[in-house]
Amino acid sequence: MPRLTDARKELRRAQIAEAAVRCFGRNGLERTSIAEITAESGLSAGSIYAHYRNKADLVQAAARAVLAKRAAVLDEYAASDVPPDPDELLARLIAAIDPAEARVGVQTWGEATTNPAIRGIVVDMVDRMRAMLHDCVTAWLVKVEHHEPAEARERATPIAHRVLALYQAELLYAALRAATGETVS
Amino acid sequence: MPRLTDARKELRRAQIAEAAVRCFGRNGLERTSIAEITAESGLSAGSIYAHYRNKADLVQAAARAVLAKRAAVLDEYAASDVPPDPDELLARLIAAIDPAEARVGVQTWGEATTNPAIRGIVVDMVDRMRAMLHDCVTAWLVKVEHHEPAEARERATPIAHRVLALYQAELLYAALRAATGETVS
DNA sequence: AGTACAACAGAACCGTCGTTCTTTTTGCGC
DNA sequence: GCGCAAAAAGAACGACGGTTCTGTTGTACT
Repeated sequence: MPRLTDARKELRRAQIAEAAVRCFGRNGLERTSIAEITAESGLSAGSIYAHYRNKADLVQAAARAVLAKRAAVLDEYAASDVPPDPDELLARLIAAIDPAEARVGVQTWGEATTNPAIRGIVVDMVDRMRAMLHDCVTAWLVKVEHHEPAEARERATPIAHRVLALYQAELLYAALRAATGETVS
Repeated sequence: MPRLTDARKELRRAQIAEAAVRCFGRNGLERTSIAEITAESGLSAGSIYAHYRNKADLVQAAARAVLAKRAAVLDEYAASDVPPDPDELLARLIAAIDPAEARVGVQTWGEATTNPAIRGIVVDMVDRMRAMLHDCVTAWLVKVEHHEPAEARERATPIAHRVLALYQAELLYAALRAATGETVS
């Protein structure tokens, strides 16, 4: 077959990345072998290497996918015209946590400490999330608490910082709670 | 030599574990080979296996060492007779963060998501830290804010939870900031 | 419909790394 | 001191896993 149409190609990439995420969630970033990913995706090693240069490339794609998905959840609330107050915002974010993806998310944190490429991705996503939370909180301060926009932006900073921190901690707990066996302690 | 005296043996174990922590901080839990640890510790592979059953065993020892060290910092404040208020407590904990150990700490979180043994160690340490923070906050509520002990204990729970979460998030940031190259961004 | 060329399968390769085995050294009890 | 048995060194082993290579297949253009 000549090169797949772009849509199909992207579909395959996604198929592989999703299989990889499932494997990573089960066995960790480094412990999952290409063999496992081939089994999970139903494809072969050769095929995977037609879509990703190497395993590191695939890990990056998986990390991006997981982190982006979490950022997307936040994006909804950022655009909402009835902004929730910080406590409510945090509660909703926590409620939206998916245990399997939380595991991979925490794994990316660990990987980021030594892998510059992953570190860049993680730092980027954290910054984006902080910015979005800042927008959320600012909107709430302006629309519900009737602050001046300028003052609201300033006041929003530490609040957003804390919401993010609490959310990340909860993500860690979710990842620890739902360790490999899925046992809900 | 017949078995080393217990003190010497424990010293060797510590020497190896400390070298391992340095390596882990540089290259990650799984990416550090036994060869690197031998180079860092000045010992040989055979010697390491005389003190640790296998690499997993050594990783556990390193994880325990790092997490225990952080718990120890907290222990000081728990016993203090002039308990700091929660904000001050948090600030001091953050100030006591060592970048290199933060990296290994975050790595253990990632590892805990798939490695039951490490998970047990991490969950244990988190629980211990939460309990100690609870004691700290309770002491502050009783001694400084003059609450009734019973009520103080109850009120301390959510506060301790938040202090812990904020501390853990800050640990993550420290680990990300001081990535491998030690570049202070 | 036919062709051409990339996607795909899967076996084979090669390097790496954890572990073990052998030999040498050395600290401790008698 | 002497000897013994454990610890240390370091080479060798074996397995595993990422990557590549060789066909084969099938899809997208003409």
